[in-house]
Amino acid sequence: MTPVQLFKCLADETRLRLVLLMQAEGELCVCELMAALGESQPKISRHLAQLRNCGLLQDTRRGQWVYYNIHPSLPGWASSVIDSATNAEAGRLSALRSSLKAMADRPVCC
Amino acid sequence: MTPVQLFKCLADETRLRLVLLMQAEGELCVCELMAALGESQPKISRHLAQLRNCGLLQDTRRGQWVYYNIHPSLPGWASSVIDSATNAEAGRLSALRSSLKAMADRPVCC
DNA sequence: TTTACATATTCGAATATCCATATATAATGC
DNA sequence: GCATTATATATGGATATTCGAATATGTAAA
Repeated sequence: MTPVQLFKCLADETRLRLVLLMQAEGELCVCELMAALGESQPKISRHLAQLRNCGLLQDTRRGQWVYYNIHPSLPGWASSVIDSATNAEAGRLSALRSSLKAMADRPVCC
Repeated sequence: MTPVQLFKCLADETRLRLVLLMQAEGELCVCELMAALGESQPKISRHLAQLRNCGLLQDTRRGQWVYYNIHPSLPGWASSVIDSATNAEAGRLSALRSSLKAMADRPVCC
């Protein structure tokens, strides 16, 4: 993962919000991410696939749900970049977390 | 300047190299940046204009030369992002600095 | 095995990005 | 003024990105 690759990943509102939310909340499934961001399923899924292909995310299937989280072996400089964005987006991030909390019927799985 | 705007700026090899080199060396003029990166004048100039329009760079004309540097009032989170990229690109950055040092007839101005 | 739910992928259109080439502007020196 | 050097911008083509809509896959439960 090069810096340019990471910056391309984060240079899109949807992908940045996905990454910041997972950084704050830990692993989340696709339907939780859809609810928190208020975006369509194909849109979320497409961006998640892109982030996974770059090595930024890890995915795990549990039953019918697929959980994504920040890849645990991300290099330190990449984590620092995400942390800096978290600081800059503190307000919008807490709004995302509220939307997630407000989601009805969050899957409780495994 | 939002995080997505910054990441778009840094999501291109040429622009990232420009920013890292100026972060390391302080202000540089267009011809120095051309020599260090080995890229054409219009290409360098176009990317510099883009970085200036985003608020990432500041420019000053001194005689026939235009000097660019990292904008002094860049928010802290943005500087941190650039620092993280500097850490990740240490090798390529020092190569850039060598090319700059090897440039003949660097303008000594004002 | 049929149905329902969760997620992934394909397709085509709209838009954005990047480049090389050519040309324009701006400052300096004669 | 005219020539030279430094920098900026306009144009058009190639490629990449993003999206919505439609469809495919995968899992579980009836």
